[in-house]
Amino acid sequence: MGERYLKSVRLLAECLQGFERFVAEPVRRHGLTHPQFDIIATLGNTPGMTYKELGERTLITKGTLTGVIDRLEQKGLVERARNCDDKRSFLVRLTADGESLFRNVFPAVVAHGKQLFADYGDGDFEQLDHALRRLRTRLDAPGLVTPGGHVPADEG
Amino acid sequence: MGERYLKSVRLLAECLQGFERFVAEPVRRHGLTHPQFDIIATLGNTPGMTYKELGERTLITKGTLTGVIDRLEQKGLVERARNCDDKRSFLVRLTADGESLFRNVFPAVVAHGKQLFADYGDGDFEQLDHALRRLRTRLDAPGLVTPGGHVPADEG
DNA sequence: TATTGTTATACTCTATAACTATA
DNA sequence: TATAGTTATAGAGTATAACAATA
Repeated sequence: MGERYLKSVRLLAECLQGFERFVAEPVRRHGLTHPQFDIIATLGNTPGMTYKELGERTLITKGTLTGVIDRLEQKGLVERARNCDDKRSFLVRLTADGESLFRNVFPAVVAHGKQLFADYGDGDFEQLDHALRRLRTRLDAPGLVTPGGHVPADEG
Repeated sequence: MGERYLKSVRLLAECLQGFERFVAEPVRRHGLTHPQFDIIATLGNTPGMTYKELGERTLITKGTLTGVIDRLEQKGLVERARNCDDKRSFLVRLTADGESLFRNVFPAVVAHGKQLFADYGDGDFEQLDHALRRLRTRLDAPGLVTPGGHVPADEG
């Protein structure tokens, strides 16, 4: 109603929600939630990552992250390792089981999701990515005004 | 890693999450969660809607929907009205307060989010929508195979 | 003093399945 | 029998703020 962009955002939401629903089955089949899977996927093929890094990549705040990591640790999929450089922080990394899950589940989920893009050519991906990157750039941009009239940076 | 489409999906997620975060402030400022706001926005400018319709539009399952509607009803923003045609169902509709909230909050949130698209022209929206619509079409398409090798329709 | 991660609180969403009342 | 919505259960994510250890 009114604003042109709302249609686009709804489309965006429908696409992502639809994709996540589509992919939820194989994820949950392995006892993972979306955030948990996101963590596993993010940690895969890395030597580990601090909470801060993980939080930035997955957009999960630190308080929440502790809980998510806790559950993954209980399942034996990740472990905390002391960070020698800075003893305040840990490196979170996949255990052997986590690695194995990553290698088994991740490709399965990926292959499953791939069906949605079966008829995509390079040009199609380019178009999609181009349009999305443009939007993301705006999201990263400074100078956006919050409802109170402040810029976000003023509020931390 | 490996699959081309993952990059696009991550972009998609970053865009939507980023947008929702950006817009979360004004939404929460009015005591609403995202699903709640989604309901209010969906009901706005309509004579009301059944649970089924609401669920389809917002992708919230019926069990969850009851809770969301309950909370909105407690806040006095929506009400249930008997559906004369089919006494099993209700129409959910905005109360006067809900209407007023819709008229006040919705435009504010919309205006806030609009900043992200400040430099978008018609062509830019076209491109974005085109790319997204294409993906959504695939999500609606039948014949997608689930991990077990079934088509979804077989599993109900 | 600032930062990293933890803990505690309280709420909301979610999936699932059994249940009721209508159809 | 099937459908619309409710209830119950159990788990998970979220924001927030106070906190400990380290920088």
